[in-house]
Amino acid sequence: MCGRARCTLGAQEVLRTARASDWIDQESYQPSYNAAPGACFPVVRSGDGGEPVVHTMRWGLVPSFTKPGEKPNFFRMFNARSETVAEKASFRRLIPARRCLIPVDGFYEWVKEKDGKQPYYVHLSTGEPLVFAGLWDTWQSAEGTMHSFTILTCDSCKRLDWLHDRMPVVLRTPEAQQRWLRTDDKDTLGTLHKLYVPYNGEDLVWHPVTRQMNTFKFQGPECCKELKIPSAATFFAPRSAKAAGAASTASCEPRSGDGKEAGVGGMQQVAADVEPEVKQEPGISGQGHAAASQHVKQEVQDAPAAINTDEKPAGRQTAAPTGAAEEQTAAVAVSSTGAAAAPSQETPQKRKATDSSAASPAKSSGAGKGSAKKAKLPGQRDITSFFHK
DNA sequence: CCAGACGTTGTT
DNA sequence: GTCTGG
DNA sequence: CCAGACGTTGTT
DNA sequence: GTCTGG
Repeated sequence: MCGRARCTLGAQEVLRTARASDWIDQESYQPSYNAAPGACFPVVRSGDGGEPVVHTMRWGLVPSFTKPGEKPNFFRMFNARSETVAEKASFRRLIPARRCLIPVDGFYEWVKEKDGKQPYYVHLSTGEPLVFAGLWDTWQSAEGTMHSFTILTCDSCKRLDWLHDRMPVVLRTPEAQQRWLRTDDKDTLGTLHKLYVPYNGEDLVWHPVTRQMNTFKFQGPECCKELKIPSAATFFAPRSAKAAGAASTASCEPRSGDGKEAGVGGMQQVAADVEPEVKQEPGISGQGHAAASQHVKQEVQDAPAAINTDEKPAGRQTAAPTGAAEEQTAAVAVSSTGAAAAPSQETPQKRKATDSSAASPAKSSGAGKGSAKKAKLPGQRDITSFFHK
């Protein structure tokens, strides 16, 4: 599933990904390496004219029928099972006109180990944002209108299924993204379910990260930096080999300084060669091994061409019985951070949870932060400060 | 009719 | 809002 | 999602 | 285990 994510995307990158020119309530967006339900994300929805618009919303659907004085629970509906989304009363009503996209850098999953939970960071090796399918709603609280969203989930893809049995619905191509977003064409309503397929592209990669990020108060680039876990292979390898293998963590640079402007392009670092001949343990770090790649390629051949799967030429148009077994595959079969270049490694700055209270003029003003901490009802807190500020 | 719920995940 | 349960 | 708490009594 | 808080 998906209960924690990194979104440090800069404004340029968000708007470019969204193919939008406007961003409503941009001030409320604070880039975060460790964002949980309740936090603000850039969301792409359809504007009045059908054009894509970016709109800052909170993660964790707070339905419109929530009473004005009620305390919002961002953790109750932060995910929506794609298999049942069309049946559930809370989600069904949103499908016709409240579909949205959520671009993020990546997300986190935890694996239970003997000594605790080990977090992994999952992202695209291409540096592109991962785009999730979601639904949004508005809630009229006592203090004002709040926008929130939920992320659709589906079965995990083969590459990730050792990690978890659920994953967010990733819309990999612009075509799939547009298909999900456009609300003018009623004909697509009946085919939306075709987008609910596990994304299994080779460019979906992962690596273990520090357990310090388990608590979302821990912020900063350290959250998604690759954690080196000594494996038998590296432990016994000669020094030289270790040094070579140590290069890989690139994707944890800030996308931009303040979320206003995209800094260093995030589209580079595409590995030149695709040679996953080195068998990797799934748990260590991410590109999957040779066998897995073979498997993926095989599926590309077998999978019917779906809108959310990049049109792979020779795809046999078999009559996919249920369609349930289909999996998306990558457009760009580039991958491997393995031996690829690793852009400078930012100095891991030691920080405590300070940046969550940073600037963000937003509309937060009302009661001082510490004031109504225990209040059962929202009292007179500002709409933008339920927490996280 | 009214009242009450409306969700996901993970669990050996 | 909309569905289920009584 | 993870982290952290989880209680009672009596008190004008 | 289960609930609350972030």
